[in-house]
Amino acid sequence: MNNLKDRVTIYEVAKASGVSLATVSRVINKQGNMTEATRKKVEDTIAKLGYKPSGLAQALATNRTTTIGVVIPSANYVYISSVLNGITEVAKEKGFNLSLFVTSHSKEDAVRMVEKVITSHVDGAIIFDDELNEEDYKKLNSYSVPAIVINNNVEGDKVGCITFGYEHKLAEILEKKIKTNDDQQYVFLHVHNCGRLLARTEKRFSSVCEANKVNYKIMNVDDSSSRTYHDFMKYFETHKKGYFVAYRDSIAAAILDAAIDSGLKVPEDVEVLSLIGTKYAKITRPSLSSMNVDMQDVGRRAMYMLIDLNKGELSTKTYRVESQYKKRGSTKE
Amino acid sequence: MNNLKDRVTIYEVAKASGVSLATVSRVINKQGNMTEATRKKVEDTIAKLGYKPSGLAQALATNRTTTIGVVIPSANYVYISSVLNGITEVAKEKGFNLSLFVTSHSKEDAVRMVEKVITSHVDGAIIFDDELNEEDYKKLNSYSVPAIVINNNVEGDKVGCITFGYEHKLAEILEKKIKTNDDQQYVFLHVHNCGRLLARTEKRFSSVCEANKVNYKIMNVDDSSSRTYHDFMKYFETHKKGYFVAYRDSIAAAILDAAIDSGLKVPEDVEVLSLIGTKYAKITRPSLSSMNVDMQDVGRRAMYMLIDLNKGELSTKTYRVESQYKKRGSTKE
DNA sequence: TTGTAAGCGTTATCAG
DNA sequence: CTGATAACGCTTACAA
Repeated sequence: MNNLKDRVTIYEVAKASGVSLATVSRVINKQGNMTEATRKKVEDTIAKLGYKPSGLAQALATNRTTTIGVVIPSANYVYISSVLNGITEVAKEKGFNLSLFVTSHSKEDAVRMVEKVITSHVDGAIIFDDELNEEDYKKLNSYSVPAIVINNNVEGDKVGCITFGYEHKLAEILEKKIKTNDDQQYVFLHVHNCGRLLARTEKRFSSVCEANKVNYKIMNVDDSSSRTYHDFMKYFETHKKGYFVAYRDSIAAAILDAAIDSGLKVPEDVEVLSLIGTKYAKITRPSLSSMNVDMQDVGRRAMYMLIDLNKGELSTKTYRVESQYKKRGSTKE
Repeated sequence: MNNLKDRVTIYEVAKASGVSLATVSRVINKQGNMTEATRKKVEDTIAKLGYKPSGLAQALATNRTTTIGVVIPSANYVYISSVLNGITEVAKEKGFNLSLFVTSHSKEDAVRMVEKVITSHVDGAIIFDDELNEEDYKKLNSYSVPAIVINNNVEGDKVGCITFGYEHKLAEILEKKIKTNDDQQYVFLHVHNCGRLLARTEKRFSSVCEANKVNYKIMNVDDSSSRTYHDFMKYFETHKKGYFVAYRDSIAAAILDAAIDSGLKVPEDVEVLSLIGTKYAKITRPSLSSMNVDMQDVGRRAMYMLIDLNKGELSTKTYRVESQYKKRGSTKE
């Protein structure tokens, strides 16, 4: 792996153009005044030698990496990719590099990734992970790495956050639905180990159902659409109706398709609501009613907040995004 | 942004535990022999002071970053996220960090990102981008950064690649279809600026159609499913059939849905084939026939190849993945 | 087993 | 306008 042996250094550039290190450094940083002649001379030899400054050495000397650490549970979900995409957009615009740390939904990994973020010397971190708790963020802080936490309500000296409001909207939708006196069975699809967002929403679901004394249940499903599809093909052999709340499109779609493929009518018999809607909510028939948060915008905003935080200019450290309900074909209301 | 001022250094650890820098270094690298006593002493003060080695300084001293640079066109497509996910999986397993560089489908950006990869001092790069050409990879090589290129057939001293075979399979499918003598109009959906993969496939599509003298055309569509849906709702007012080849699921789904919402029968009147199938091909009704490559596996394999390449143990530098045709409900054959 | 000191490739502070 | 030279935080021969 010793593949950097023959890197051209600033020293060689200096020698080749007959100036000192310092001068070359000034040229590549476009700072200080110098003769047009020497600048030209240096720039030419830089081009000739194909010199590229070592980001490592620069970072060490300046104590600044212009790198942001991004912690996510996985790259494999559309809503997470959207956040990531928003982050990359602003990062590019503002000239930051990105270091990616994936926790695979495991607490142990998450903690290890936080350690890595610290040793990575990043200028800041954006953390979109459900496993970490306040203590972990504080730790980041104690190593002076400013952070924006997505989907967890924490604030600190150098910690800001962006939270989503799904619960409130869900309660609203449910209550409206319940008021129709439609004799439905309300079902929340529980996915094991899928984080706080889902847990919070589930809790709210239960409390609304209980408060209104309606028939409800929590069902465990696998976090795989094809598995869920098969499970529900079986389920619909004996159950002919239900109002199902699923946490993302592909799970919701699996139920929708299973219902239809079992000869049930959607939304007349079976209704399905997708919690975290993406563009894929629109491609099913009927299309999926869903709750929407513009995740790409969340990513963008996280970056902007982080930059402000670093400058000490972040006045409001908590930003809350309320989800929008998009009623489509999979629900009556 | 000077947020690393008060970082605890190895020097402070050394002083606090009454040993030299070298000893502390040995402890954190678990190398060399030493008294159990001194090791314990050092480890204790490391814990007490909350010392974390600076990855930067380590990298500079060892000339090794244990970081892999990943270049992708965007984080916003499912098939790209899948590759990314495969990469992260192996990276974690093998202890590599990831630096992410997004080119936004622009040649200019792509070149800039390659520069960044070089200055980043990464131990290797995985490049999944359609804009770059052989010359750009050579450049990476000349800076001694080994690379695995996805979706472009290049080989070099320290360059390996993984290529996909869509064209061949598509030709096979088309020819089989054409042999049925079904009087279809064959339509390839051209998306502007969507890279070599699509261009190659389109070319093959045309040549097969021409060779068999069938009625075909290339249509421009927008790389947005809702836009495409609207365009095709209009299109199907005057066109009542067609065999459509779209390059990814959401575009294919848009056409499928537009056909159905226009009262046409799929696959009787309209047939749709999705080139780069993902799990979302299964959620439409009818489900989308698609060509599949396990993108996550491609990501994993790229990492393994890169690791081997670095060790000089990569015997076969080109790996080709043939796509599988999954016939589902959106096509007759 | 442990310490000393010379790098790693930059930046930045001084003088000149 | 330019050149020495001391950091930056760590690794690693080489000595002791």
